[in-house]
Amino acid sequence: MNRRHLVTLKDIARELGISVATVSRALRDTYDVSEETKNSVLTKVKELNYRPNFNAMGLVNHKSHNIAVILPTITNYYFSTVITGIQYTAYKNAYNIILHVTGESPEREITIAKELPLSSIDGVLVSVTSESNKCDHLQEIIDNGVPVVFFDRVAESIKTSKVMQNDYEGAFTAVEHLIKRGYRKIAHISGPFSLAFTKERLRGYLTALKKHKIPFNQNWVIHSEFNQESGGADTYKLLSMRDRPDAIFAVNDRKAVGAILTLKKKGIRIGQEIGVIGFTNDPVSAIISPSLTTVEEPASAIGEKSCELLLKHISKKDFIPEEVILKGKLIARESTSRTS
Amino acid sequence: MNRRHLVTLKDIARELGISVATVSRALRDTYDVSEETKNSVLTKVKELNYRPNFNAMGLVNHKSHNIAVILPTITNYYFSTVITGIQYTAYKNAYNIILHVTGESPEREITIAKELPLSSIDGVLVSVTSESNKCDHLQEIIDNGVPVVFFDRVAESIKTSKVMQNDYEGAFTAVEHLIKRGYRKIAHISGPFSLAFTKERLRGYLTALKKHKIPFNQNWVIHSEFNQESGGADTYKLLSMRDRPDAIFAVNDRKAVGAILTLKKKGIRIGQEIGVIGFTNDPVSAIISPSLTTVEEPASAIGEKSCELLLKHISKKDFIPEEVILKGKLIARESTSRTS
DNA sequence: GTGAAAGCGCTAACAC
DNA sequence: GTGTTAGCGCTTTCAC
Repeated sequence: MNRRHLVTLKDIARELGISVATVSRALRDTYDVSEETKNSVLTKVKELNYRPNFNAMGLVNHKSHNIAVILPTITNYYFSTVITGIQYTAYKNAYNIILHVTGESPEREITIAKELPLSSIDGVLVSVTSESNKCDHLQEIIDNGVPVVFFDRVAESIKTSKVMQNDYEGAFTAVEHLIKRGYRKIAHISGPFSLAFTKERLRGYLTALKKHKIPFNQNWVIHSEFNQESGGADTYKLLSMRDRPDAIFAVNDRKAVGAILTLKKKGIRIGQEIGVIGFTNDPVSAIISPSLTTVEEPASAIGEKSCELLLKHISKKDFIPEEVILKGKLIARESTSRTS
Repeated sequence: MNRRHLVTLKDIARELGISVATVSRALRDTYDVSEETKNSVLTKVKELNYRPNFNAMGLVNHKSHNIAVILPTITNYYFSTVITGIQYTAYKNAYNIILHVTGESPEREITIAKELPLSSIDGVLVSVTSESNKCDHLQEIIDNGVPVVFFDRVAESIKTSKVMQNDYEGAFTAVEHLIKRGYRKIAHISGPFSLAFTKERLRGYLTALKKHKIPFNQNWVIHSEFNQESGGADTYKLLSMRDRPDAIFAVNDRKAVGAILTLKKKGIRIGQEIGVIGFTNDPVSAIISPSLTTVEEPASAIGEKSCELLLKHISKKDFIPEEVILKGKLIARESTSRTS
C-alpha cells in the first residue's frame, strides 16, 4: 500500500519453502521442473499478483523489451498513424515503446540520441529531423550494438534497414495526373531540401515533366517548411509572378491546404483556374472544400513494417539490412477537376 | 561494435586505478570527492562515452525515471497535443514516457494495466477508455504504491489527482453563444454516456437552456460514438425529425465536422438555417468551410499539468490529490453566424 | 528435480 | 577523501 514492496521471486520461494532458482525456472518453463512445483508456483504467482522486475531481468539478460522511437512531431495525421502502427506491432511482440519527440529540432535530436539509455533499450526507430544532415549521433548508437531502423525520413549515409513510401513514384503519379487533367504550368511547393524524400518527390516531379515534354521553370519550385503557413506563403509568391502557374503540386497535404486556403481567399477557382494536389491523404483532404486530390501514404503499414524489421535486427544480430519501399495511391478529388 | 559491452563504472574505475564507489560518487556529485578525481572521472566518462545503466540504477534506487501513459488513441489533434505537452514536461525533468494505446478497447486497457511492469515505472498517466466503468485494474496500480494521475477522461471513483478542462462551463458557454445568436431549437449530439466529461457537457447544455427558459426536448439529445461518421449519422436523424432543431451543439469537433458535411450534402445553409458548434478547436475547424465555431480545449496545458502533478506524486508519497480544471475559450467562426 | 552461489551494474553503509 | 562490502531481483552454472 505505502512504500511499495512489490512481491519478488524470493517471496514466492519463501512461502512455498523452495529456492528462488526453482521459482525462476518454473516461471520460465525451462529446464525440467516437476509439474507439481510448477503448478504451485503458478498458483502462488497469481495469488500474490507477482510481476517480474524488468530492471533485474534487463540487468542479467541484457535486454529490456523496450524500443525507443525518435521522431520530429506527433501532432499530425501521418506521424500519429505511423506510431499507432508501431505500437500495434510492438505490443503484439511484448515490446514497449518509449517516445521521444524532437520537435523538428536537430539539437534536441542529438541530445536525445546521446542520452539514450542504451542499456535499457533493445533498438530504436527513427525518423530524422528536417535539417539534420550529420548523423554521427545515430551511427554511434549502432556502433554500440543497438540496432536502428529508419522510417519515412531516413539518413542516407547510415547503412541499416529503412522503410519509406515510394516518394519518387508517388510524385510522378501526382504530376502526371495533373498533366492528364490538362494542366501545363505546374509548380512544386516543397520542403527543406536536406531530406531524402523531398529530393525524391522533386525528382518525380521533374521526370513527369520531362516525360511529357513540359519545360521546367526553376522559379516554380519553392523550398520552405512543411506546415500550412508555408504552403500559403509559397502560394502567394507563385500568384505574384508575371508568369503564373496553373497547378500546384504540394509536397504534403498540409502545404496543399495552405495553398487552397490562400487561393480561396484570392478568389481563384480551384480546379478550374489552378489545380492543387497534395501528398499524404490526411483526413482533412476529404473535409476541405474543394476536397483535395492527393497521394495516399501507407502510414500505418510503414509503422508496422519498420517495427517488424527492427525486431528482426534485435533477434538476429547479423540480420542483413533491408530497404522497404511501400507504394502510395492516387486519390482524385475536386481540387484537380477541370470541367472545362 | 558487435556484442555490445557498454562501458560501465568498473571500466572507468579500472582505467583510473580507483574504486567503483568513488566513480559513482564523483558522477553523482554527492559526498565529498576531491576536485581532482572528480575531473579525471568526468574526463574519462566523456572519453569512453559512458552511459549509466538504468536497469542497475532502477534496481537499487527503486526508481526508473519512466512514466507510462495510457490513452484511447493518439491519431487525433487533442490527444496528440496532450502527449506533446506530457513529453515536454517529462523531458524537462529527465523522465521518459512509455506509450500505451488502448484503441478505445476496455479489455486492452485492463490487460495493459495488469501487465504494467510496476518495477520499471515511477507513475502512470491515464485517460480511460469510453466504456470502462470498472476501474479495479487502475486502483490496483495505486495500491501497489505507484501513483496514477488522470487527464481528460477521468475515473470518478478513484481518489487521485485529475486534470481536465471545464466541460460544464465550456458547454454552457457554447450553448449560450448559440442562444445569443438567435438559435432556439438546440440539439446536442453527444458521446458515450459512461464518461464523466460527456455528462458534464450535457449538464452545461441543460443549464444554459434552463437559464434562458428554453424548453428541453429529449429527442434532440443523441448519444453515440466520438467520430466523424457518428456525427454525420446523428445529424441525419435530427434532420428527419418532424420537429427539426435549428442548431447543433456537438460534443467535439470531429462530430461537428460530420454534422457540417452532412448538412452541406443536404444543401442546408449552415449558420443561417442551422447553426453548428463544436468542442476542441481541432485545426480542421478553421479549415472546413464554413469554418466551425468551437470551444478551444487547452490540450497542451492539460498534458503539462497532469505530468507535473504526477511528478509531485512521485516525489512526495503523501502528496494530496488535486483536481485541476482548466478553462476553455469560445472561438466564434462562420458556422454560427446568422446574418439575418 | 532442486539448491547454493556467483554475478549483472549500480548505490549506500561502514570503515579507515 | 576513498576503498570495502553487501545487496537490489533476477538468471545461470555447478553441485548434489
